[in-house]
Order: sequence, then C-alpha cells, then structure tokens
Amino acid sequence: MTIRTRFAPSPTGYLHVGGARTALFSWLYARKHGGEFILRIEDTDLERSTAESVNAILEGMTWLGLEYDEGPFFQTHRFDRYREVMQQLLEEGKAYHCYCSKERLDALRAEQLARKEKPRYDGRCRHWGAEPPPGVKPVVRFKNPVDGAVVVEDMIHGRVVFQSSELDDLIIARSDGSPTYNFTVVVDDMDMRVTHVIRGDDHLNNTPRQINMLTALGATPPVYAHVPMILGHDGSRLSKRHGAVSVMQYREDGFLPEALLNYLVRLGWSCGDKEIFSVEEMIELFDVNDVHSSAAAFNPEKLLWLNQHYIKSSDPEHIAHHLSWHLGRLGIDPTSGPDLCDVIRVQQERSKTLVEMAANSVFFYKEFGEYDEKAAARHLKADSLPALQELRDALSVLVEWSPATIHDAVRQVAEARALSLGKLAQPLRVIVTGRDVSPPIDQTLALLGRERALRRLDHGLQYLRDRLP
RNA sequence: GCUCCCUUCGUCUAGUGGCCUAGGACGUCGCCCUCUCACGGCGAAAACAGGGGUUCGAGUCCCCUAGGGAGCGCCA
Repeated sequence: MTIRTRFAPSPTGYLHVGGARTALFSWLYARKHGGEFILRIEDTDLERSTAESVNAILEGMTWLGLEYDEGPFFQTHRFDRYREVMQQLLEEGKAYHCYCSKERLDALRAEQLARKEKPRYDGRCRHWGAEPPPGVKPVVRFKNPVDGAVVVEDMIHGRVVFQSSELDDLIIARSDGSPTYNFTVVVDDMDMRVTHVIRGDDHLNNTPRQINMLTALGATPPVYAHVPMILGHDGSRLSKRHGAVSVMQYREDGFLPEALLNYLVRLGWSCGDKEIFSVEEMIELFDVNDVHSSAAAFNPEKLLWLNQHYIKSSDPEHIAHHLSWHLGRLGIDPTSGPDLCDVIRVQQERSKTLVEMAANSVFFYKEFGEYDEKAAARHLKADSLPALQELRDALSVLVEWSPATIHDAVRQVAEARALSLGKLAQPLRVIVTGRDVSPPIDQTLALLGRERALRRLDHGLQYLRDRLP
C-alpha cells in the first residue's frame, strides 16, 4: 500500500511556522516511504477564505521546497460529492435532520454548563417521531454510536481512548446545506485515500468523531499522528506578538529555507546529538513515531544560529541565488561591482542573515555618501594622514592587486611608522567602506578593485586634509 | 465545568530500571586568537514540577497533586 499523507490548511492567512512544521512532517513521512503528499485547501468557510491566502500558502510551500504530488484540491469544488455522501448517510439512517433552533441549542448549552456538565446535543431530533415543524430548514447531524469507546492509536501520543458517551451528534451540514469541517475532512481523507493523517494536536479531540464517521461510511480510518503545537517563548500558543510567525516573513528577514526546515524538524524531534540535517538526511532519519508528544517553544536564537550555520557552510553560488533577491530590494545590481560569489565568500562567516549580508555588502556596489559619524570621529584623525598618504602611494604602484600584496603593503607602512596594524587599518576601513566594520581590510580592498579603492582613498585623504588644524 | 493531551538546564533535547557525579545544542558568562566585525578554540554556571508508592535500586514504572495546553460552534 502506498503511503499517502496530506497537508490541509484553511486559507485564512499566511502559512505560519506551525503549519509549516506539520506540512514538513507529512512531507517527510511521504518521502521517506516513497509515498505521496497531497495538498488540500480547506476553504469551506467562505467568509474567511481568500485567494491571497491560498497564494501565500502556495508561495510558502514553494519557498520551503515542500512540493506536493497531488493538488491543490479545493473543498469548495467538492460540494456535490459532500452532498452525495450526506445523502447516503441519511438514507442509511446514519444521519438525521435536526430542527432544533439555535435558541434551544444555546439554552441547552447554558443549562448544561450551569450543571457543570460538558455541553452536548441531547439528541432530541434523533428520536423525533412526529412531523417536522413547518418552515424550519434543518441541519443534518451524524448519529454517533451511543455505547462503547473509540480507540485512537496515535503515532505520537500512543493509545488514546474516548468514551462514546463523551461524543454527541455533531452537525455535518448547515441549514443551508453546506457541509461542515469534520464532515468534509472525513469525506476527503476517504476519497483521497489518505493513509496517514499528520496534523496539529488541537485536532485530537475531533478524531474519535471522524473515526466514527469513517467507519459508518465503510472506510478504514487512516493512521493518525497528532503533532503538538508550537509555543512562544512565554509558553503560550505562538502568535504574532512573539515575533515573526509567517514563513514568508522569514524569507524577508534573511533566512535560508534550509535553516527554517532544519529548525522546524528539530522542534519536538531529535536524532541523538545531531543538530544539522540536510533535507536528504531528514528524509532518511526522520520518523513521526519519534516526535515528542509535548509542545515545544519556538526559539528565534537557535533558528538564527542555524541560519548562520547554513550561510557559513553553503556554496556561494547557492547563497548568491538568495542574496540577489535581497540586494535587489536594496536597489543594488550585483553585476555593478565585484563578483557576487567572491563577496559572499568574505561575508559568509560574518553574517547571521542575508539581510545583514546584503546591507554589509552594499559598499562594494554603490558609493556611500557620508562616513558613519561615530566611525569617522573615532578613526579619521588628521595625524593618520601621513601614513595613509604613504599607503596610498604604495598601493597605487602594486604590481599585483591581491589580498596578499595589499596585506604586505599595509603591514610595511605600519611597521615603518611604528604603528599597530589597527591604527592604520581602521582609518583605511572607514575611508573605503564608510564604516568601521567590514571584512578583513586586505580582502576588502582586493575585492573593491584598485581603481575604486584608490578613488575612495583619495577622497578620504582630502577629507583628512580638510580637517588639518 | 467536563473530556482529552502535556511536564528533564532559560530554550530545543539525550535518557526505554543500575552505563546518570543527568549528556549534547542554542543562548548567557569568562579566557584565548585578532586590523574592525565575525569565525574558531578552551572553559564555566544552568534541569529530572511536588508528593506518595513499586523495587535491592527510579529521571526512567504506577498513583495523586499542582501547573500548562486543547476541545466541548450551523469556525476550521
């Protein structure tokens, strides 16, 4: 039997990290077992579903590389099918029309709560023998078994038992005839031959009802795996106030998709002391059965560390692909200066995010206006003028323009004037980059190119002369 | 309120009755390296929620308590 998993978001917002994690787990499980991964859009809530959200979810999945084998299927395209199955249940006496008014239901709920009972439908219409009240459009309720218990053999939580007496007859069609969530899920999982349902554990309580409906329809229930939700740093459910929760926001903030995936896979799951997982390794080593049953808190620092790791250790070509997008946002054309991969090589061990790398690389491609105020105040003093002048002359006659030759030139001037390297390198750095932080000065100059470097140096020397007492 | 789920350093976790003087990672702090920022190296502080059992022996099994979360919708 082929393993078939699915990700079934409702398009009421962007793809958030919690959804991305369950999608990842489903995807990995399918890939590991040579199965199929299905994307299904649960858009039956016409009020809240939007096309933009659908696009945002698709975009997020694509960026993460979670490609699906089937879909996206839209539940709104399947209403005829739901009606058909509904009719079947009605005819087989496994569902019934309910004419109870909202008012009666509300009152019932209030009474039960007052009696410290769990609110449940009392089954009045299940046993209704008389004629239906005129003019009332009924809802359809599923007849839950009254006796026994439903056992969920969950891959993550283990055996969970629900007494049938805890379950009431849930509404599967509204009075306008539209199907409700728990019913559409059941029909879809059945029709799409889903073998493993991997979803958030906020659905664990829905599972016994779904199993009952599946059984009533003669279908074999899938295997379930309820993954715990992601918490914020304060232990409450992760939400916007904890920072970025949208997957695409992480792209904007300069994260590599592999870093997010790696972070997410290690949240609630581990494999010995291993921290770094390529996608291939995840597919090989990950198993939903090993996922923790307890909720985990989202830790932005660790994600940042992973991002830094991937920036540090990835091929420059790979980084270039993503970095270009960020440079573009800054209005930088990466072909207007040194080779982007060379720049990446000097920046990758000093960048935690691509946003940072892009911002710190702008000076390679674009002239900066003013020197950073603090940096200039600290390092651009008139007394360094003679040394810088000498260095400028030395650099201009270098036979070869390379980090090694530049390094020698800087060192020789410093030694000749009994200056520490820093005393010379720092003013030079501010002059050629505008700031007091940059890659090593020899590499920076080499990348900048002789012409650009000397031009900036001349400008800096003039700046210093203007400040002579 | 009821039902279900959960509980090892601040955080992610290792741990499946003796290998635990509780290991690793992020973060934090200290030291080293150093032209800046980083990278890197070395080191430190830091946890079994509480209480009862079971057992020669419990982080590991059982029960209770406390705390956290979810569900109980003509939302998904």
